[in-house]
Amino acid sequence: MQTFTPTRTPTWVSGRRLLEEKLSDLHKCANLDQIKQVHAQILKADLHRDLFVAPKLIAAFSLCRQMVLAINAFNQVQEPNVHLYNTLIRAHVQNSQSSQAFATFFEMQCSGVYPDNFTYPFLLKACSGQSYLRVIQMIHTHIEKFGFCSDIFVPNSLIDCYSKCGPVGVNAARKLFKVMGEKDIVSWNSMIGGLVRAGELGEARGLFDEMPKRDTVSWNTILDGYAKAGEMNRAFELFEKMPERNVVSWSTMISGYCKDGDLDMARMLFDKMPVKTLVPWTIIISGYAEKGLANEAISLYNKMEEAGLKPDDGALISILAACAESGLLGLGQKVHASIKRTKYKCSAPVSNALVDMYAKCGSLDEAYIVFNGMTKREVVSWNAMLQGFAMHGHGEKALQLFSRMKHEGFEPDKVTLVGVLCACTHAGFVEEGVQYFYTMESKYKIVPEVEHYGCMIDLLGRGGRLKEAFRLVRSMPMEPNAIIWGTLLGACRMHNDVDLARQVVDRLIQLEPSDPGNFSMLSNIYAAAGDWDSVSNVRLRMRNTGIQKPSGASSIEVDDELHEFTVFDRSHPKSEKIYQMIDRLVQDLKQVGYVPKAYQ
DNA sequence: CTAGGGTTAG
Repeated sequence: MQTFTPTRTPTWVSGRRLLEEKLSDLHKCANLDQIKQVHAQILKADLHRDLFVAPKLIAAFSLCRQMVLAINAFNQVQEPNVHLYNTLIRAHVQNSQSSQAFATFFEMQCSGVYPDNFTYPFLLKACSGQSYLRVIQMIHTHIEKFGFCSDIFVPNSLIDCYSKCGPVGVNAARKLFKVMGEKDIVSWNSMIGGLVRAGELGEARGLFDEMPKRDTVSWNTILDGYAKAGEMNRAFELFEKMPERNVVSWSTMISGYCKDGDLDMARMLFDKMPVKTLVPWTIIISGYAEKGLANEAISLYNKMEEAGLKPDDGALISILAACAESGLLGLGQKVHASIKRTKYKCSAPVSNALVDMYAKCGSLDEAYIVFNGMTKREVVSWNAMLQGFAMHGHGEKALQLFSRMKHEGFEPDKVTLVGVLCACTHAGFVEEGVQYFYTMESKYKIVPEVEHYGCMIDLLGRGGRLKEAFRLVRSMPMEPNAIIWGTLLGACRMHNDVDLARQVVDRLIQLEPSDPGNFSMLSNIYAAAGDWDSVSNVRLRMRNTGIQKPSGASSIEVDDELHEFTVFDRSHPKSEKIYQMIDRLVQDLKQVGYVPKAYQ
């Protein structure tokens, strides 16, 4: 009997090698057209079912954010092995689709394919930053059951994920870190990073001093700990002492000084740093914007573009958020203009930031234009727009938007309901608000949280239903916080209920003993009741504890410049004229029936 | 593993 022995490599093998090579090249350049071309060749050679070709195809599609095509490539293979599953899981994680990653993981288990050393780190990466504590615990149990801890990458990922899940997670990370036999520099860095996030600065510093070897990441982590705690002197000390500084070290310092309000120092470091990437530019621009220094922020934004740097989504969102916070409509519009100039379409998160910025700056028309121009709206988009209408007293429009949102098939979330209740408050729709509050659980499956109670207390309180508001506070399933009592106090003040106000303010001082506003509120209440002994008592207490009330300031932006003024402010060159104008306005208001509100 | 990142009641 004759046996057939091939004398030369069959053509499909050489063809396959060629394609594989082409695929691994494509992996680097992420060009969808080229991948599609190679894909066609693969189909022609009938290699799409191959267990070595398919993963490369999945990875290439994933890089181009073509998950539909990637999943399709996956489905071509009859019996996927663990490598193929891992590739798909990683693809989902890379495209920030964590739930899809988990679905693939469960599908893999159902098919009887066992996970390996690579599977868990990918899954953990999907958990990282998501606070999926339960899922992480489940993965952890799996790992212990299958004994994959031999690879240091696995416990390191676990420590990182755990330490991003709040106090409970940090505890789990601590425990794991303690029992780990061998630790590398990443294990230490992850643990220290977790402690810094948890605000355990002392413990973090202890570990930092204890670690056998430190790299720049270690230094940056502890630097950030001090910067976030506002201890800039200590941070600077370390910054000067550290053996090597990279962009992250400089950026951490700049960010710290910006948050500390020391923009001169931030700017000095920014000018001095040798390599400026997009992130430090973003930090310094947002820093100026947050402080209301529009001119400086705009000029830096221009300089950044001149330097050839294109803001990414993160930069745009960050700067727009800063504009929203301090009401810098001018800068916000400039950023919007530059987006329109350079981008055909912007992503949903950037549009959301634009809507929020315009809404918070009071330009509802522009907010609504951006909102209506969006092709892919998210619940957040609706929330930002709704909040904008609500905040500026357009309760009717806010509620109309709410109906439209439901009509277009969006599920309201807890933030939406805050917006709806807020809209009812500002438009004076007390009964409607009460209705929404008591039906939100049955209609939308949203259990009222402390924010919703806050809205309700504001709604009832402003409507003069103080007793009801107080009853609601006492019936709350959670502990009322300072905002709740503050809201109730505001209502007491509005309706001159001194007795209730006195009770409320006591609770408020228990919760916020160092807030000067509470003390001056208390003294105002006593003054209104004519209880002058108590007034001087409060003043004395304030002086003894060293509490000082900073005077409140208002601000307005005119021609890209922020003007700030306080009560009895005479610092403006035209203050004579300004006060004349105010007097005239008050006269006019009194004529139409306005009565100034004050305790004394 | 470290720097900037959207909606939340006064």
